[in-house]
Amino acid sequence: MVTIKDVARAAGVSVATVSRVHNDSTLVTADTRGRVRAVAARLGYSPHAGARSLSTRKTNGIGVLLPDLHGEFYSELIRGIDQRAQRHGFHLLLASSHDEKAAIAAALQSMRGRVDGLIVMSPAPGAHLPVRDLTSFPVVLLNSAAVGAAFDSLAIGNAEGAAQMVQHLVALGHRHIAMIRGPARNHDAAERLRGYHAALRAAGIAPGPELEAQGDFIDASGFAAGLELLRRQPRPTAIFAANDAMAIGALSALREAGVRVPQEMAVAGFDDIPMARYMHPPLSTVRVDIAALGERATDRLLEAVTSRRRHKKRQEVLPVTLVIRESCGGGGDRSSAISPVRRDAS
Amino acid sequence: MVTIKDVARAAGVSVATVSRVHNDSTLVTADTRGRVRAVAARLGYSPHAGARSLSTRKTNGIGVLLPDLHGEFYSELIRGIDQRAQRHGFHLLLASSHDEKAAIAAALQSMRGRVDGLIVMSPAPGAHLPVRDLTSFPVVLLNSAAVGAAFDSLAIGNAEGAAQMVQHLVALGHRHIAMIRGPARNHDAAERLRGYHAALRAAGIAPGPELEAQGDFIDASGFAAGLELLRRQPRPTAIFAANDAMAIGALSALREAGVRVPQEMAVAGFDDIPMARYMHPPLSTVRVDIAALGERATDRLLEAVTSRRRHKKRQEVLPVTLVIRESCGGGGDRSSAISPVRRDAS
DNA sequence: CCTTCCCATGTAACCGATTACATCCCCGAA
DNA sequence: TTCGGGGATGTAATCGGTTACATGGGAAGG
Repeated sequence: MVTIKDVARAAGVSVATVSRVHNDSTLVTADTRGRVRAVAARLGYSPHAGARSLSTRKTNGIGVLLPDLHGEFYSELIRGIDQRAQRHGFHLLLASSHDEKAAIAAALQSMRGRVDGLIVMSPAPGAHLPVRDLTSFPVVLLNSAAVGAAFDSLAIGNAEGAAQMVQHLVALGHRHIAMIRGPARNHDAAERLRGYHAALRAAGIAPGPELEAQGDFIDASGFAAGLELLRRQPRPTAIFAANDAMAIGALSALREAGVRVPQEMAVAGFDDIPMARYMHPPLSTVRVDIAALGERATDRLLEAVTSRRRHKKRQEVLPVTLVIRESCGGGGDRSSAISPVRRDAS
Repeated sequence: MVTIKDVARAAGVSVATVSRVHNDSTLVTADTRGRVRAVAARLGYSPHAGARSLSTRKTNGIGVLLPDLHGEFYSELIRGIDQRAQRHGFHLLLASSHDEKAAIAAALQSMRGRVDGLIVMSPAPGAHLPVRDLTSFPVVLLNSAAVGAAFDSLAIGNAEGAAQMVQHLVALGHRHIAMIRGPARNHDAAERLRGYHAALRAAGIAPGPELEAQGDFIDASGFAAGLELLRRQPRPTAIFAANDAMAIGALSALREAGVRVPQEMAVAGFDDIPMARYMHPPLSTVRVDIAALGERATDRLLEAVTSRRRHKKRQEVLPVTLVIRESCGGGGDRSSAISPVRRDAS
């Protein structure tokens, strides 16, 4: 592995000169520059990024800590982050830690000195974060329980979105609106559930366990929950899943059970993953611009990394919008010739 | 930012001792160890991973270079890689480079000295890889054009899988089998197309441009291609999409056009992304265990990283299997109301 | 009581870069 | 001719760790 010293020796200059050439310093003769470049190319030299960042004290890396990697949600999020990071010359360190506090701390550990800042999407409530370890450098929290003004954070309007969807279903005449919940200790899931409860109460309907089924954000659990809800007495007339993957699973379960959607059962999801619009029937959902969430998080983080001192921490909530397609029988529902509402992302 | 020196000073020992404590060396008294641990905890010290890897000459990182980040395929792949890497105490550096040779080289550049090895999934044929830069450390190529024995590589049975699916469609009586192609310069796409051509010829059917539509592996392009193929004369009776995302898009297009699947049009995809089985009708596809592909790639890479000298390069092809669900009207047709139009001819 | 050996600890070189500061050379001004 | 100044280059400290080697003190054996 060829180092800067090898190049220096071969070119008959000092390491400082080689370094200068590589950093486009003006303090080098065109002649020398050319010679060094040639030697470097001949030897196949490329600078050791790790060593470089040790001495410059900046890594040009950002760490991304995710709770999970299942499904299109995360690929969209990562896509948004990566795209923005790359534009600014930063690279990504990715780790998914399944929630155990120790695992998070370990991941953090391995990132210390490798990244300039962190985007953390912790599933668990704020209390579970190893806060101590996080204060040492810029952090943007994603969809995490609010931890006060201590951190920059970005969240989506979970409760609002859920409430809007429930309101919409109520407006369509539904009274028995079931919910497929997300993972127990997940903040997004909790917020969506809260919005669902609030909207029901606002409509004069009492929420209750007989209207809820447990899921874990993965399609298979939506399938199981869909089946389960069909057996409930009285049978719900609408199912609101805490995310699209589960809604899609439920859709599939209903189809197998011979229950027509939306005629016999309305279905709605949350997230608007790209695939939602291609379902049968096209899935009504709450749109979250996932890639944009990632981009925004990255922008905020890079701003914090760059400006350091004069960066002011903010808690921001990204708005969500209802996307009514056919699966809840509301708007665009005339099954044959009419095109579904299609909102083409990017 | 507290360093090893701070801890050493505060604990009244040398840096070497602190280092030993942190590396669980046996050469430290229980007493000293305890004291150092306590001081470290009090100061909130955690070692600088970058500095550490500079002196140990191992980073415990692996780089992942992907062509794109759209869709569930990549989230599954990353999931497999991350899971395996984490188990072995490695972390991930992720970069997606959209194919331009320069971008790939740049990404590689920024990884030099940050990773011990690389998993590269290049969309482009081998010639486009900056081979020179890659030979300096262990690399596993994913689904790339074979570049001889110079690299470890892992591929999936693209051509075989495509051929099998086409055979299956032929066996169901189809003669006009259209294909939605993947991106022009993508290796997987090319191989799948090759398998399709081969199987058609083997069945005595001449392939031709009138049976093919261009796509780019993203669902929206499948939608457009589906519409386009419906206008072809004669109209195909089956559509084979080069991946599931496009098949799902096509499914949606057919539904909008009022074409019944599989009665009037058989549809099949490739990849078996988790969501495929929840489509309506459930999508027949060629199963690739994507997460397993990632895991296998990681295992191979880590073996190369670990054993160094005595590691032997291999080119491996992962088998694929046909998953016949309902969208092509063949076997697994559980929905009673639907009877396949075409009976098995063989 | 004196070696000898071993083990806990310290000192300093090193990993591969960057960069402050020193040095040297060449050119123009006095 | 001499001197000052500035630009090109070199020397060495530094980033935050690891680790080979040196050192010193206590226990065991004679």
